[in-house]
Amino acid sequence: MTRHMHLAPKQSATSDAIAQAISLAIHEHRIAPGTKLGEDELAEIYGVSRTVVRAALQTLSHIKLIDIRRNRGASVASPSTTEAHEVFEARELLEPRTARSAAKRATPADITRLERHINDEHAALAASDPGRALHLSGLFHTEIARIADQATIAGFIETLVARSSLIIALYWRRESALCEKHAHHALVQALADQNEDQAEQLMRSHLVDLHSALDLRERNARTLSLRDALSQ
Amino acid sequence: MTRHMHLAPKQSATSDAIAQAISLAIHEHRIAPGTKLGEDELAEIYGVSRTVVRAALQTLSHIKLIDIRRNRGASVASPSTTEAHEVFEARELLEPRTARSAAKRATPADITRLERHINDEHAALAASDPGRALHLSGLFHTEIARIADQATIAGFIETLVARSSLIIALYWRRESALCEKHAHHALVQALADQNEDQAEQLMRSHLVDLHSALDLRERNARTLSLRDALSQ
DNA sequence: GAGCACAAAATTGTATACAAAATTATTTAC
DNA sequence: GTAAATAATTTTGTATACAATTTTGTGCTC
Repeated sequence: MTRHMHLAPKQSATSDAIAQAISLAIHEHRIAPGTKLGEDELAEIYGVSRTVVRAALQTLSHIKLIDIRRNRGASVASPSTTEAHEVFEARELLEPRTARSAAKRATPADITRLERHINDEHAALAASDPGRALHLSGLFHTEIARIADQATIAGFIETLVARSSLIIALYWRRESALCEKHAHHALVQALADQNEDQAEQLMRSHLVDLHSALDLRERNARTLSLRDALSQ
Repeated sequence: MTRHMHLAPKQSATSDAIAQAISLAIHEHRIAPGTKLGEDELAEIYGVSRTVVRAALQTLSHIKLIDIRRNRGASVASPSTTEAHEVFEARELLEPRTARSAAKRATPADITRLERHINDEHAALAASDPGRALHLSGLFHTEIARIADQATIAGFIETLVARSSLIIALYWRRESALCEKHAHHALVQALADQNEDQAEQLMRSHLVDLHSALDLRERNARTLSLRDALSQ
């Protein structure tokens, strides 16, 4: 099954494009937390020198998608349970307010775009591509932040969503049903109705649901960080 | 008047240290918004190659202290009035809640540290070093975020405080009195009393005061961006 | 075989060389 | 003299070379 290529390897590429490509791979869970990202390897893959790979890695490190330790290189981040809680608490603080602002400003074109997003998400799920579905689900949130027209906060949310993808990769409980479908749809409806209160409330409860669908017990964390250590 | 040297130039230095040094200079308003930051020049100053200077600049660009435009190099950022509003709106969203958490957790040692901060701030003002006073005033806010023990949100606040320094350099109304003294002191008192409601409320009104002490009218913005264009 | 010392390999950190682009200076036309 | 065109200079972008560090592998002792 050939996916549309997002960045042709073996071709010269800019550091931003490389950061984007790696970021996407992490989002879609094609690269697991803890995976080592060697500079030579990446340089080979993208057909550039290590100089530009290093720039890309620094960008990713900044948004905490990867860890860079001096003289030790880069590896995909694997957030602790503490970090996981923090990320979702931050989202619960920022996003409901943002959804409210978005409800105030959403245009019909915005609503259409969000609905298309949801459709793509369903299509990805139907095509058994849960990684892509997850990525699109994240984009849904950043899209709402964009509609709210608060670039600064939107930037924060973007990094939080990115980190959430890692957290979900590590701590998601398979038992809990993926009921995002309804939540996202209801949210779009509230935005379309310009119902600020409801948008804020729906976003809040949606995030709380996500947060509580994670298994953030300490025991679990230890197991995972062990696996992590082994997979290095 | 020799200030204690924070980073000896002409000596080999790490990229983080260089980013820190430049950041401090910007915070203390020793470098004005719009100033060009040439790679060769910085490499010469810090006695390293452009490679490490570029890494430092990328870090600073990430927290929006500087602008990097492709093939055009780096210059100290000069936020628009829109960005200025956004930054303070974000702070008004994040910091009151953070102050509340800090009130819940503040230890006597924390209180002592904050009081020392305020003293340093006064000392700097007394020594006619308003740049340093401003920097310390910013550190006061990041310190509270640290006490709240939410590293993720603290990181956001840190970048917002950094950008605020630029905004103040550009838009501060000299007419408005610098009455931070009381605000910070009252806040420390609330934290010491573990009075969460009051801490939250004081932080909110302190930020609103700061925000409204800026002259963010369009006319003003145009003037400044012109000066900016000229100083390039 | 376990543990340690040392050697070899691989990987990252930094400086430098060269290419590409933008900026500045100079020439030329009017 | 002004303005456009072009040449010279400066500055940034990228690749490569070498140094420093970490990691891996080997042989030794017990």
